[in-house]
Amino acid sequence: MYRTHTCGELRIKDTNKEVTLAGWVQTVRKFGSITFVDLRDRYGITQLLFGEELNQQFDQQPLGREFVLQAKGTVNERSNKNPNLPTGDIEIKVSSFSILNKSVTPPFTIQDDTDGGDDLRMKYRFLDLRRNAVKKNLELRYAVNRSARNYLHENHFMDIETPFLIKSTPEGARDFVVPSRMNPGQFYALPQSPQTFKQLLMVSGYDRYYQVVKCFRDEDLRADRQPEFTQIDCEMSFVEQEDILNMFEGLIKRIFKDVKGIDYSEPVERMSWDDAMWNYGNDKPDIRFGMKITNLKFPLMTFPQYQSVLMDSPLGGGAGGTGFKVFDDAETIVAINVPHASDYTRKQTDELIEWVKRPQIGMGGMAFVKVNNDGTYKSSFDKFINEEQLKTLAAYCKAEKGDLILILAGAEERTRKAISELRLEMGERLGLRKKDEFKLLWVLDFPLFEYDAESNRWVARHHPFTSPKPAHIEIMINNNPVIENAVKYLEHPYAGIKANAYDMVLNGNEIGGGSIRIFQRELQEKMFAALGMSKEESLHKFGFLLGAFEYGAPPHGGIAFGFDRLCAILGGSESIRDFIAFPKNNAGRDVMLDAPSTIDEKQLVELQIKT
RNA sequence: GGAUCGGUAGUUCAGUUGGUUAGAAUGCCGCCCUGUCACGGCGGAGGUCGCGGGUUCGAGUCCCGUCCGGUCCGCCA
Repeated sequence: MYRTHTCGELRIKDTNKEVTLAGWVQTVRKFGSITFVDLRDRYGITQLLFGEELNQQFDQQPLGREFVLQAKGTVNERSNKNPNLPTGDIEIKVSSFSILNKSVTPPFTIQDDTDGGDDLRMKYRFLDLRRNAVKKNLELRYAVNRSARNYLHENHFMDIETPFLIKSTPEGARDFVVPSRMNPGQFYALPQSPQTFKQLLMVSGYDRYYQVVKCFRDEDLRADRQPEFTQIDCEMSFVEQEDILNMFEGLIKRIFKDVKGIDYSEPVERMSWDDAMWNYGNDKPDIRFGMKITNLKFPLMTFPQYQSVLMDSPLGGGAGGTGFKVFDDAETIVAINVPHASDYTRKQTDELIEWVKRPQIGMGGMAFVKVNNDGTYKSSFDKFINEEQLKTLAAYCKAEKGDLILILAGAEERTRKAISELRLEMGERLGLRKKDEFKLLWVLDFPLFEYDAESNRWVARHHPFTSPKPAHIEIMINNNPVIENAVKYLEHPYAGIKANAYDMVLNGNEIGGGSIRIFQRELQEKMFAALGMSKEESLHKFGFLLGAFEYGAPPHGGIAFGFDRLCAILGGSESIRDFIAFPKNNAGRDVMLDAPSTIDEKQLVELQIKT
């Protein structure tokens, strides 16, 4: 037997027990004739004490860090206890030991505060995984996994595996493809999600399905995006949107409870996509703090429901020109109030202006109004505006004494995105995005379509199986998808069609999304047509699904959660790599394996990629 | 496809307007030490300054190219 106990379990009550431990040498502290060794395994650290006789053996065979050691001995109470260690009251007085394996000196220290950089840690990921910090992340991941499975199992969801070698359907993300040796010149694709399979399972009557499943997308990466990632993929039959929202906010609340000990008892807030864009400039707003956008000017066709707002705005439809060209020429003018920031210095405002001018934000500049504590106003465009107008503007923005109003003006899409980024940045700077606070949000009623300027056509915003709002089905049936040009797309009837689609947002991150699906063949065909797919094309790509819909497809819908991202947020990290045992770098490389790599000529020939 | 930051000892970093033999900490090796737990003390080894080219009397430092890594934009139904 290699061990009787782990390195994390012995306590003062075990004193005088004869035990055998096995693990890795964390540190060696030598004192002439005695030696202390911290022995580490997955469960903790236990101190070993080597007396005089054993100590001499180290002269022939020195102990190094990360040696694998087996030690037999007696549990003793320590004379000097270490309160920082759960096992700190005891030590093992070693009677015999055996070096099970040696180790070369590791390239970085195996400690919580390692001296290794990211690159090196990834190259030696198997060593990095020995570190507490990484281990804790993987433990959290496992806890989330168990919690989700338990909840879904209790609610009669059934885990059904779906294939990884499937058919390529170049809609949405780029597919990873796999050549087929037995079918020369033909390729499988790895699934971007098990979407069509779970819908087919609904047709088959497995009315509650789930899978914790790998998905693959061949797109450029980010700190929170990997080419292969894991989803908690779910689908239900005989449900309406409301049923899905209830079931899956239950899932997330259960995970909060099990993993973080948080009772998230209040109902999850809900917001339409329109309101999210209007108030936050973003379809995944962080609602841990306010600082909502004030819309001073905007294209009416984007927000037709806010016509009266536009007329009332001091810079909008009803107002004359200010003489300030930046405002007068702008399609959109938006502002946020930064509380208690009116004392910003010139240097600080200049720095913020530089911040919005960075290429990633891409604004030409930024205007601001200081609402001073003494009731006076100071703006960056004073020569175009008088005190009275500033007062009106400040009141319209609901600014209070001591606030700093930041104003961006420009083209609708870019400006709204920029103000959204600026809001998050200011929230960050003011410490309003607290790591230990968790705020959930459902964003509802997404647009069904999105206009793609590059290919000059409509594409599915979520995916082509998403059902339109019942009231909007008529529009799809009665209108031709063809658009004449990029400017007119906003006026096209399709622009206003909303979907039975929903995203779950946690602290400004999309953690899950789904929809009520189309389940009638006719509507699905109409959808494919709207996306510019010919009848032959849609049959070729999705004939199996259209066919299945003719055999009694039940109404159904579902959702998929980004498992890695959820874990990262719960673990308080920006990067999902910390929560994946063997992640890839930002170029999609596994630096440990050095993959991808070239393959043998012989393999290429076999696959008929080369002759 | 684009922007931006970085690459100097095993590791993490410093290195001034271009100027003598490129430093620190930690790790590693050796000696000393019976109560340490970030042990301590003394000593030592360790560098193609990512790579290639250029400017210069002289390049870690400036310029061009390239490779690698981080972050972001585009992209990610």
